Amino acid sequence: MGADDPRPQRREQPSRSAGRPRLVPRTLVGRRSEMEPREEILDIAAALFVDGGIAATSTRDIAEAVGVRQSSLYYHYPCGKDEMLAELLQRSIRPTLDKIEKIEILGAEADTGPEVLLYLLVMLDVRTLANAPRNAGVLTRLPEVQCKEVFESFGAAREELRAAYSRLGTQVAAAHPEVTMAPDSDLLGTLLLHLVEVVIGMRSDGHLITPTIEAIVAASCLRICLADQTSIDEATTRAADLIRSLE
Amino acid sequence: MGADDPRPQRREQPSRSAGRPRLVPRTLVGRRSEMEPREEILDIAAALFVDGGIAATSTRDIAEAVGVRQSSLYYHYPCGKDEMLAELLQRSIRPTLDKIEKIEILGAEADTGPEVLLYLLVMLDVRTLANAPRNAGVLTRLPEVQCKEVFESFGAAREELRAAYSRLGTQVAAAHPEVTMAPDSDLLGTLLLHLVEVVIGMRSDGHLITPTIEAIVAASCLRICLADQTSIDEATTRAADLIRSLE
DNA sequence: ATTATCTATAGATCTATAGATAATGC
DNA sequence: ATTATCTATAGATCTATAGATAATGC
Repeated sequence: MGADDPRPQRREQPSRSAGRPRLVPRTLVGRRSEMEPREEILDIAAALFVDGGIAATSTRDIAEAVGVRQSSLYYHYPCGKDEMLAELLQRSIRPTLDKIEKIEILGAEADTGPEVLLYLLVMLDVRTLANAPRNAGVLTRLPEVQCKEVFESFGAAREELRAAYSRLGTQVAAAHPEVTMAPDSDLLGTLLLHLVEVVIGMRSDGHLITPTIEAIVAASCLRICLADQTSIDEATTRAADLIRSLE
Repeated sequence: MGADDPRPQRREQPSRSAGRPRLVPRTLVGRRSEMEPREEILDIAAALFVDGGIAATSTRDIAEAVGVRQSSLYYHYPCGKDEMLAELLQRSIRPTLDKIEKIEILGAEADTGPEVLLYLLVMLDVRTLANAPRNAGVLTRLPEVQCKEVFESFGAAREELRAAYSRLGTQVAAAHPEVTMAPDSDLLGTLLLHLVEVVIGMRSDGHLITPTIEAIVAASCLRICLADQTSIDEATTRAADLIRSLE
């Protein structure tokens, strides 16, 4: 395909003099960011995915925001957007998953009731979502993530979290005689999971996730498991004490 | 650009004999669906948007699923995907919005407390989301919708709904002295809105929205507004009576 | 003349690869 | 030799429009 290629001009023809003066490798020029390049790309990708959508964000969009050429992204992420997304999804759920273990150890050794354990899990999960850079939790709810097989390992992680909610929620509900929660198809676990994820939407709407919201969400979770006010109050204070040992 | 165009072959070259035998206009051939074409396109677009994402669904994907040529969509939707999406968003919120009026009229004329009114609003909203074809409520939470200016009118509608939740929720909370809910930046309205939207996620996870879930969500909303158990029980039964007059 | 489809295609992307370049380290 | 960028581009889409076709209605 010669110089007289009839196809339309591409965007990229800076031709050494126009627009973009940088020829020198980026390592020598003053870096725009303190982050490692791979980290900076991920952060900017998160921001663009979260507020424009994944498929709607092109690799060129990301590259431009980073201040680098589109093709250069493939040096750090050979599999492109999918690889970035997979990493973002892992990070959005890993911290919570790690804490499940600790919580259940706590439940086995101490005289800690299931209400406290559930309250702790909710609190930690809320905090993970509240602190996720760029509100990356949004990504977990996008249709692209649900369907692609690339993200199976994320699906498994999420399932693990759901199972933990189910286990603890069922224990809380069992302690109360007026159980009417249908155990079919694990409704309770799913419900708790989604209730906690309310904070993702709240952040999208511009709200900071305050201790107040944390407490409201945690208490609501216990109430859904039919805990009475006394045990909720107790769990609230006990959890406040225990939380430091888990973070 | 002549016949020897060096560009790669396009997918569409059925050339009258291969693959797709239909030359006769669709109106004459046996229709695959009972729906009007515009309606059928919308329904299929909803399905594809919801489980693949908006930008990830091409007009060709939609056309293929409908059984029609890609360009034919533009006859029914001159503005393409954006127009379909705008219509889907309207439909996902309009029914609830219409019922807000009725509920507030009910509140003005009868001796109906705010607990009942809020319970009714939540119930109706949950049902609207539960019955939305293809779980189209998913679309309202996609980043593409939040950022595009095309969907301003949807944003306004959603804001109206949020305001209604805020109004009713504040009234419920006011009736109880232990109010600690910060009224800053309308936290309560947003929280209630997102709590109701839990049903969107539940449907995505394959759950039917049963009367049980309806009741759990509605009661949780009242509890977040600090309603006590007595008033919740009362609201539950009163709402069950009143709901028929509003649907 | 109107309605609803189709064929064909222009023009604008988007992704991913090949290969050049230049700094650094051995 | 390795690292990290760049230029250039092939090839695959995607969207939206122009214009043909055919049935129907006036």
